[in-house]
Amino acid sequence: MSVRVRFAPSPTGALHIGGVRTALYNYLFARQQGGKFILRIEDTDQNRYVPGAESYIIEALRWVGLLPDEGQEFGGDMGPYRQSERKAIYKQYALDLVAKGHAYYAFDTPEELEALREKEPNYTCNFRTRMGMSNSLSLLADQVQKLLDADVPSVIRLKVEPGRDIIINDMIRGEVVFSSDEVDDKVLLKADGMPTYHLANIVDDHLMQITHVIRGEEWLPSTAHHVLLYEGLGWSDTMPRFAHLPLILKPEGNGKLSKRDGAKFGIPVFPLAWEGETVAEHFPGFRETGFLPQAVLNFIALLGWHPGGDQEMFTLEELTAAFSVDHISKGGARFDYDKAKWFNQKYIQAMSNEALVEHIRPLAKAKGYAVSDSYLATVAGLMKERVTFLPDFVEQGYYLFESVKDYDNDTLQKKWKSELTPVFEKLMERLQSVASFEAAEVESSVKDFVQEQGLKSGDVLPLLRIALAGTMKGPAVFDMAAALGREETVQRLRTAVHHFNQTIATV
RNA sequence: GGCCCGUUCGUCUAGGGGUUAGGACGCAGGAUUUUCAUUCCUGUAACACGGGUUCGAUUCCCGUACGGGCUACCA
Repeated sequence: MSVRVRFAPSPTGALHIGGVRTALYNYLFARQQGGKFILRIEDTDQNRYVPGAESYIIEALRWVGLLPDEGQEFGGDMGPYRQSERKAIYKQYALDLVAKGHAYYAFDTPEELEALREKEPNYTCNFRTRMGMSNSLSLLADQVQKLLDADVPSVIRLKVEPGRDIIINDMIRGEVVFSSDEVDDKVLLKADGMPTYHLANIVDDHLMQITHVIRGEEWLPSTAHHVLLYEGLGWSDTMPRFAHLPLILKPEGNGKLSKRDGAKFGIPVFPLAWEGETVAEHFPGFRETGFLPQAVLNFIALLGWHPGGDQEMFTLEELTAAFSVDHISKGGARFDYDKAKWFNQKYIQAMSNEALVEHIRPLAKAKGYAVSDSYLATVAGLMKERVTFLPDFVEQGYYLFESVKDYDNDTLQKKWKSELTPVFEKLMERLQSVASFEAAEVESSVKDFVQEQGLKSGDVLPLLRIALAGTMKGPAVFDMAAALGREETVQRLRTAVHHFNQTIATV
């Protein structure tokens, strides 16, 4: 039987980075096993439904390049892949369970249940309590029929038989045992006719022939219910294998990473920016921060999984080849933003100038810089060893696109003297006469000039740098000069000398 | 509270009955680069605790502590 796995998010908001990791592991497993990766939208909770969340999820998957083989927006012949559109399917299975004696109707209202919990905080619906409640087990058959006929709101609950062990063989955690005495009678079909996660999930996984369920650890406890459902429906022999992933934890402090940690630590926790209805619901994304999708993927792949060697950088293909469920760690992994940045830096460095242009072009355009692709490629080459995020190219390196805004005053104070004015005048003349304005040629010409003047490089080069870039940080001066071109270089020198003299004179 | 899951440097992790417990991020120092960064080198730092089992446990078992998840007509 060929492998089929699914990523099944709920459209209740932006897709968390942990969700992206779950998708990634599913994707890698499918690819490696020659199986299929399916996207299913679990929108059975009408109250928590958020418009736009579904398209966000799909866009996020596209951005990181984890394209489903099948699923919502991606086609396939086991659809629909949106659970709200499968509402009718679930009911028949719930009824089947009732008919077989594995489930029952319950007429207790949410208010009644809440009152019970108030009285007894540990209250739960199970074999100990159900006969004291209003349901098709405790009521007489004709009473039940009367209630049903009168359309009194009811739910269908799983009937859990006590006195046995439910054994789950988790691919990551090994054997996990739950006593059925502790497993409660979960609601399977809600009063509005919608299934709960538990029913919909099992029915869909069965119908969509899912072979492996790779999901977050928060689902481990309810897997006991799921096993019971497979049994009750008579699907035990095709029950998927389970793998429960460790959680991603906050950068600092306790608990799992949450969307609010983004604001708290000033880091993105979502792949793409999310614009909720209120300002408090606006969150930055890795994409907008200037991360390369491959870097994000590489980073999260290693958050809870490691193939064993010393390799840190993996392409998607390499991840696919190396991936193995039994190398997934059991403990939660803390979200380490410094490491994420490091990955991004490495990916930017490793990328060709031409490929970088594709990313820099829109950023330059947004700034109003009208430059050619070949110039952008030059900028990419000059800056890529010193940036962390994509926007750094046009922000840190703004002087490669427009004139200098500020001159580093410390350096000026230390290096500039008005006597240097004629020297720089001569330098400008010299630059005008350099045969070809290549970095190497400019360099030898300037260095010769410095020597002729009886000066040292340290007297002139820092000033030349300030003149061209305004800052002491940046690419090699001669590379910058070559990139800017003869005319611009001389122009900047002229402007700078004027500015230098004014600054020093007024001090 | 109950039920489950976990615990190797600050962080991500490798490893596994006898190792100088390895790598990466971070941090510190140095070399190169008359900038910044890159690159390279060096350093820093860990097997939660207590009992077993064993000739020997960080590794296996049991407890404890700590952390996490679940405990909804949410997923």
